[in-house]
This record gives sequence, C-alpha cells and structure tokens, in this order.
Amino acid sequence: MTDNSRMSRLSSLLRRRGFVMPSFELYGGVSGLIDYGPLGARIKRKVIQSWIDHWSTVPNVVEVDSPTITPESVLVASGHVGEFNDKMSECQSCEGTFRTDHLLEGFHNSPETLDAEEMDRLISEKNIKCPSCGLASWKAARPMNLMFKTRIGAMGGSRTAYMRPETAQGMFMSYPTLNRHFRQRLPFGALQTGKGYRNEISPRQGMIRLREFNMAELEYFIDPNDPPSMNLNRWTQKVMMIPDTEGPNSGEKTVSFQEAFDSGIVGHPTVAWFLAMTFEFLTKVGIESSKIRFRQHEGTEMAHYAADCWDCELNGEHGWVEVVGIANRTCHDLQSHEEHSGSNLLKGWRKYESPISEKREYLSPVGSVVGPTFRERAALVSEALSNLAEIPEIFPFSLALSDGMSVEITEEMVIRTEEDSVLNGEYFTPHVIEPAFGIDRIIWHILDHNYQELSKEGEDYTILSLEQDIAPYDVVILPLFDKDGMDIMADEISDRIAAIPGILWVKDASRSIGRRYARSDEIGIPWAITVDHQSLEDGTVTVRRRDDQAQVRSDIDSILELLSLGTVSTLF
RNA sequence: GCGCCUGUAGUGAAGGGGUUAUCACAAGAGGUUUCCAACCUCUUGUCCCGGGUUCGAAUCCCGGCGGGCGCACCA
Repeated sequence: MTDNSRMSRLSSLLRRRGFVMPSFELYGGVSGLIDYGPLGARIKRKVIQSWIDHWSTVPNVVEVDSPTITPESVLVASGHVGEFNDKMSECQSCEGTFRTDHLLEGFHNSPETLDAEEMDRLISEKNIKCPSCGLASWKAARPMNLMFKTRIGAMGGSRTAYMRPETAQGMFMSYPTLNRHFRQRLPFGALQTGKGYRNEISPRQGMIRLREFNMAELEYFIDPNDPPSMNLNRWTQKVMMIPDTEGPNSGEKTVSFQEAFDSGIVGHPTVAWFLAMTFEFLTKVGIESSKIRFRQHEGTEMAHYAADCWDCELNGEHGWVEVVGIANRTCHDLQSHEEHSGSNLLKGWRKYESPISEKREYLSPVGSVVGPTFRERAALVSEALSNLAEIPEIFPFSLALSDGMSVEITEEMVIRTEEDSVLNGEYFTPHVIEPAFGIDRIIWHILDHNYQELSKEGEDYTILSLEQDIAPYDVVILPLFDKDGMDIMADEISDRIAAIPGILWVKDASRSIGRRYARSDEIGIPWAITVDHQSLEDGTVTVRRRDDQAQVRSDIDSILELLSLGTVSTLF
C-alpha cells in the first residue's frame, strides 16, 4: 500500500537513518515497544539532560533514582492496584466494553468489592442490559490490569510486585530522606527520569502510546497554606489555554501566564508557575510555540490522585497529543502512604509566626485512688479525664467513658493541675505539585516540528532543524576530497574536536560534497566544517550553517573555540 | 479486544501457482570532479512467522505476529 503522507515519510526517515524503529523485529516485533537507534538514543539523552538542567534551576530540587520494580503494597497504598484491577464486561452482540462495577451500580452497595464470578452472577440475576444496544448477553467479566505483574524472589516466599506505572511513587518513598536533606524546610522537590510501564490494551500511533516509555517527573512538596509562586512576568508569550468546560472559565483563551493566574483560569500559583516552566522547556528543545496548548482536565477524567490537572498538549501529525500532565496531587499520596505504612515521617513542620502559649487546666487522676476503684477501667477513666473540655466545678460528677458507660468521679480521685504549654508550630501533610513529562512523545514532536520538506533546485530536500543542544551530532567534518592532504587535515581537525568535552562529531568523506551536506542536513547536524584546497595553504576552513546553507571561512583555531563555547552562530 | 485494510532489499514501490523475483533511491569499493543529492564501473542485500492445499507456495487458504484506520480503552 502506498502511503504518501508526510507522517509516513517522516517515519521512513526515522527508521532509515536510525532514530527510532520497532523493537525485536527479528522475531516479528512487539507492539508498543520501540528502539532508539544511534541517532535517536543521542537525542533522547540530550532531551533528558536538558530536562534535568531546566528543572534543576528551580531552588531546592534534587535528582533521585528509584527502582522500576515496585512491591505491591506501595501500589496498593497509591491506589494503582485498585484502579488497575477493574473488571470489564463485553457485550456479546455489540461488542461494547464497560466497567463491570459501573454496570452493577444500583444493584449492589459496593460492586467493586465483588470478584469476577460474583459480578457475572449478579449481572445475569438482575438481567442487566447493555447501555449501548440494550441486549443482555455478556461475556465473562475480565480484569483489566494495566500493570506488568512480577514476583520478587523465585520460590515460595516471594512477594508480588509490579513494574512501576509512574516514577512518582519512588519520590514519595524518598520523602523522609528528602525532608532530612532539606533540613525539614519546605518547599523542596525531587525529580526523576526513567522508564515506566503500562500494559496498554492496544498501543497505537508509533511513539505515542508505548508499553514501556521514558518519563520525567518532578514532585514538588509544598505547604498548602503557603504555596510558592514566581514572577510570571518573566514569560511574556501568550498561549492557548482550555479550562474545564464545566468550570467558571470555560472556553478557549489565549493569555499570558500572568493573565491566566490573575484571572483565575489557573487557580494555583505553583501550578501556574510550572505551566510556564513547561512551556519554556518545550520551546527550548525545539517545540514550536504555536503548537503548544494547555488543557484542564474535566472532573470526570481526573486521575484518582489529582485534585486539579492541566495537560500540555502538542499538535503534530497525530493531532493534539498530551505530552505533559501538571497535577495538583494534594496530600493524597503522602497521606495514603502514612495510613498504609504507619510511618510518621511523611509530615512537614509548619512553624507559627509567633509561638502560641496556652494555659491549660486539667484534672490529673490520683492513681492510688482511681486504680483500686475502677481496676481494669482505670485507663479509660484517665483518658476521659484528659479529654474533658471543661472542668466541672462541682463534685462528684458523672464522667462519660469511651466504652459508653459513665462513672462517678469524686474530689479525692483527682488533682486540679495547671499547665503552661508553648506550641511553636504544627505538623501537616505536605501537598505535591507534579509535572510529569512523556519524553518519547516530546521527542516525536521535536522530530515532527523540525522535519522540513523543502525544495532545492527542483528537487525534494529534507532538513531536520534540530536545536543544537538536541542534535545527534554537533558538527560534521568534510574533506572536500578524500586525498591530496585534505583527508589528513580532516583527521587532524577531527582529533582536536574529539578532545573537546561534550562535542560530538562525525566525519564523512564518501561521495560528492553536495550529497554529504544533504545527508547531514537530513539528520539535523547544525554545523559542517569543510576542508578544501585553500585549507591546505592557509589553515582556514569553511563553516556551513544547516538552516540556510550559509558558509563563512575562518581559521580552524577560532572555530574550535566557538564550537567548545557553543557559539558558532556568532560567525554569521 | 472487535471490524475493515495491510506486510516484497536500508527506504519507497512493481509483480506474482512453475528455472535464478523486478525497479528506483540509499549503502559499500574504485574512477572522475576545485563546495550543495552530477556522472561511470563494480558490489552487497528482499518475499513477516507457522501450518494447510499442491508435483511445486513468495503468490491460494487458515492461524499467529507486526502496521494503518474505525469502535472500545487510555493514571
């Protein structure tokens, strides 16, 4: 089948030149898994490095690294196991698929607690009909588990585990370490890049829906009473924002980040700041700003952990695609981990502006009287005494215990005590603002937005106008002819470039010079150094700029210096 | 997961129950050439996998795997 679309030409290029290709093709391939080839792997590494550098400019952000294999208990607490174990029922006549517990709503108090067999029995007992075609013939309910399950330990004592569906849980696990590292002072954040896994029902669209994918996430822990904000005027561009259509600001807006926050489109100052930071990052790595928009989640599409979420979407050959989610996860994760683990290390400390001193009066039980009088219930009496809101003036009085009984307290059972307490602050569970980036999707859009199909002297011509920081090579070395000493000089220059840290080069000496320029333009090498006859005489070479094919001649020493500084463009 | 379409060198395609599967581009070696895919010679390399039908299957049939689109799903 002939497919002449721009997307298929771009995909062919990516495969042909070694950017990305299907994995395990020797054995037929596996859908949802891709390889980055020699050029793609370079780009991926550079994008991730740019991402780390970008977010590391935020004060109090550090990098961590945690395992991809995650014990089940962690993901039970985070809610992923529950969310992932939904049963699905499929209609036999129209093939509509629905969550089984949703079908059973109204027929059972807590349908989500039933197992698959009970669900199926209930479905047939109640003669539940398909919402789309109205018939009642269902296939057996099946669990839809989108996590890859595995076991830690080979033999009987092994524990159930899953490949992580997000890197975030690793950062929550590190919270006590981070809190200590930052000396208990919020806000602070941890970032992590790495693989995440989702056993998608039907991966599609090349690099867009993968089963194993590269994520980059930042968990920024804040005091909800004092959320950090930034001067948003640093970013002047206007961007498209689509607030929740059910919310008060519905309708597409084109606003600056400052305007978005001032007008309440984005309600949270830290979220607004992160939207702007996200925009800045994407444009820095070569995403076209006109193809960026932010869309707020509807209440119904919100993840189980989020109170508010903005997606950053990019427009490309696949339409608008979500590439970043900026979620206010509130205290959901830390609180849930606190409850499930019983740890008390997942708190933040909020110091009061001035200490609160409190004079408190209470009745202290006299053990030698209370003990013998109430025996095994003495502890309940002590507890009830310390919980008394007001101290009775008249004895004896009746004291209600937590077991529902009351006892009579006489004067000699207690001593009236006064205590001065000073409260300097309080513990609370920090909130988390999380920007989560899908690196593969971003890479696809970098390639898409920079893939230029041009015409040069009547012929098709392709340039990949990658940013210098993202390009797979910084420079290509081209001897005009591979002889007469030009070959030797090219090798000498290559050796000197190889000694510059962080600069990647490639030499190409085969076929005509025009063809070699075309080859390097096609894979996005920003600069070409050409050694010609004049080079042999005076030590100068030409530098060619990929994007407009302009050439300047300069001596090799200054070119190498500019290359190491990343300022070759000042030559033009 | 369902339905429709689909799978031939690195890429894009043509063909097709019968000797050795075709073309372009790309790639490698050599030649030529004083800066933008030129040209000449030579070279490498392909029918997704498994089963069936058949004297014979890359071709027909079935299944699997992969890809595209639609439906469903999508933290």
